[in-house]
Amino acid sequence: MFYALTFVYERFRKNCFMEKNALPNPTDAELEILNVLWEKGPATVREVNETLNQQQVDGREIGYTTTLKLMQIMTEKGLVQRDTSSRTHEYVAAFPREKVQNQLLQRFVDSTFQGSAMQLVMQALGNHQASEQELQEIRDLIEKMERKS
Amino acid sequence: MFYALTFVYERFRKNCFMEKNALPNPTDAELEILNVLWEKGPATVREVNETLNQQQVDGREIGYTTTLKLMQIMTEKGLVQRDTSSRTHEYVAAFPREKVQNQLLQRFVDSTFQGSAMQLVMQALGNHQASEQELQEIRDLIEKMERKS
DNA sequence: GTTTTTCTACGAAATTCTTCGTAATTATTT
DNA sequence: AAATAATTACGAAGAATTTCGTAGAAAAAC
Repeated sequence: MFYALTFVYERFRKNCFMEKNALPNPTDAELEILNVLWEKGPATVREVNETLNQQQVDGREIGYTTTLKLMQIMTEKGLVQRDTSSRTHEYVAAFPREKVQNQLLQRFVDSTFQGSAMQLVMQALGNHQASEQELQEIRDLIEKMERKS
Repeated sequence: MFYALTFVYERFRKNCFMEKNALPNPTDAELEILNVLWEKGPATVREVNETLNQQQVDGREIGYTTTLKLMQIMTEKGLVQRDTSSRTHEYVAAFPREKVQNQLLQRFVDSTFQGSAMQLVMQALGNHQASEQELQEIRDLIEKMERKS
């Protein structure tokens, strides 16, 4: 009895830790949906699903209800918010892209670069091309950091 | 009949794609073990397990056979190699740390920064402290990149 | 030499994440 | 208004990952 409710509550609790602005880590599939929402702004499940299927490199089709279910879970977790006033719900990302990127970045740096963001920066620089404009932006940033310390 | 062998082979095949130097993506738990092996050099299951448990922040103890099983799977995948000449096996990472880091970095950039390594670099720089020495290293790297392009 | 400890192998449970099928409801088309 | 299509809710299957328990062999301690 009440199993369903227990599970739903569990999903909420585990991802909020009772904090106000806590942002639960999105899974890979959830992040893909967030990327669509950040790019396109408010969107329906149908729109998100179709975008995902266009992006799909392998022929592999993602079922409509798969996307629906994920977005329902994301609503529970607080990753997205939705407008349910009409039958077809509209979804938006609940957090700014940069905030989520930074949280994932932190986790990645910890797991893969022993917490050293600078080591990550150097490897990323060493293994990728950069345009003149990007290099200039980075130089500016470094100069700003110099002055700070 | 032969189920076990089939599974084992499957694990091998899926992670090698029949290529010579293909490096399978380690999972999170596997990466933690690789980190220990990179830090300490050749080590036994017991040593790895104890190191992991020391690092453990929550009290949560990782069972010995859990680590053992993971390292056996990693052997099948080709992530580690082991010396089985004595009863207590010695394990080493099969790939250099940088190579694995770069592969994971590429995946992370794709999933979280739309493939833009430079955007990742700028966010990482913007949100972390850096020592004077690190800043100098980055400046050198950028200069080197300038000359290349 | 017997008991206890340590080690590997391995199946399988537990957990987390992803995918889908079905039912019920509302909207649209004919 | 009847039939068709679209939408949500939701349980549950499927897949990937992590964890552990048990068995059997080897080594160490007694």
